[in-house]
Amino acid sequence: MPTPERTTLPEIVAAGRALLESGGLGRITMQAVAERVGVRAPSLYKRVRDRDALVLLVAEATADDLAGRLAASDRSLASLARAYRAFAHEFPEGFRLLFAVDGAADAMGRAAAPVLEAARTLVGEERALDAARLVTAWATGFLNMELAGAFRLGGDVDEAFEYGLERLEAGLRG
Amino acid sequence: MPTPERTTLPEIVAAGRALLESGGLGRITMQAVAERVGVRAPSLYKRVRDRDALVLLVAEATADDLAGRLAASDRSLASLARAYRAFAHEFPEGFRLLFAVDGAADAMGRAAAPVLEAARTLVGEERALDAARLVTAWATGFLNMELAGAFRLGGDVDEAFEYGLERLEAGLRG
DNA sequence: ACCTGAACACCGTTCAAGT
DNA sequence: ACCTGAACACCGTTCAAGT
Repeated sequence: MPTPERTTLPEIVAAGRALLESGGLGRITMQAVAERVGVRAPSLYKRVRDRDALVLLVAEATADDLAGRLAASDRSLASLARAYRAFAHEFPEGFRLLFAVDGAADAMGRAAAPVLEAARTLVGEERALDAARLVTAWATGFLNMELAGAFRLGGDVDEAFEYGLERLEAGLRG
Repeated sequence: MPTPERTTLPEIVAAGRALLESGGLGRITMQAVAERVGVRAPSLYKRVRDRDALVLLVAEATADDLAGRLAASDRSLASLARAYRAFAHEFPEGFRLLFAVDGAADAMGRAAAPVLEAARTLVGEERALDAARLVTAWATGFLNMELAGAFRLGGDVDEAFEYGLERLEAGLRG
């Protein structure tokens, strides 16, 4: 006699994302996720191989979410950078996870496609990849440091971001 | 009757760093650290409040180590960036930890002092802080992505690093 | 076909008892 | 004064038994 399904994979991943933002990766326990979707921990193993696989799914869902935000911007380098930063502020733990978990690089590569295109129109085909890496690395590092509380020597952080963006574009125009 | 000390805090931190590099943060267990220094896990609590405190000590020791490398370079922006990258390649897990653990930002701020000075000589007092943040963010993000395996669209990664450094300096000179 | 309680291994942490 | 075995809480994971 079949039992009706009491939860779904998307529900489980959404529960994982919510727990993640509520206090970091340590909050994603199989028991906490199970409770949130109304099931017992062992039942999760019907839909997910193990906790690592679940964490990777959470990272990938976060990257796909980011990809949507970037694609929905006007796709200029400045807008892409600002959308990236807004996303990191909205999901700080999700943002951290994107670089903390092995295997999320693929999904991040997909999300970064508009950056490559914006770089191409700015510096041409020849140096597009290097230029995209320059801008992406800067923004990622900036957000990493901002979220880690590394900007404590004073100064306006918003202004530092805009300054960086401006100098970067100047440097790329050469 | 006093018992002779069988280990020391520096020994414990060194064991933590070695375990960290052997396979990531998950390798730092109280039992593994204790075994490495020749003691039982409960004894570690004589020298360390708890696991989180030990992990923070590991991060701080790593940041101090990095500070020494940076200070020993010729302190030009390019040399600082290359020394930073060499350090991240030597201690990839330690590098990741620097931005993953809460409380390590202070020690990182100390390590970054030479970057601020190099930025000052390049762009002047007024914009020194913003410029230092630009370069530090770029290098940190680049290494983060490099270590996460995010550079998979081909292209020479060493060359991308040098390209970024060059464009960054060009942008800062205005 | 999915769900669950029970069980096991492992880890962080405390503490009374040893020397 | 430091060290330890024993104990407890908590977590990931497996599995036989339920429906």
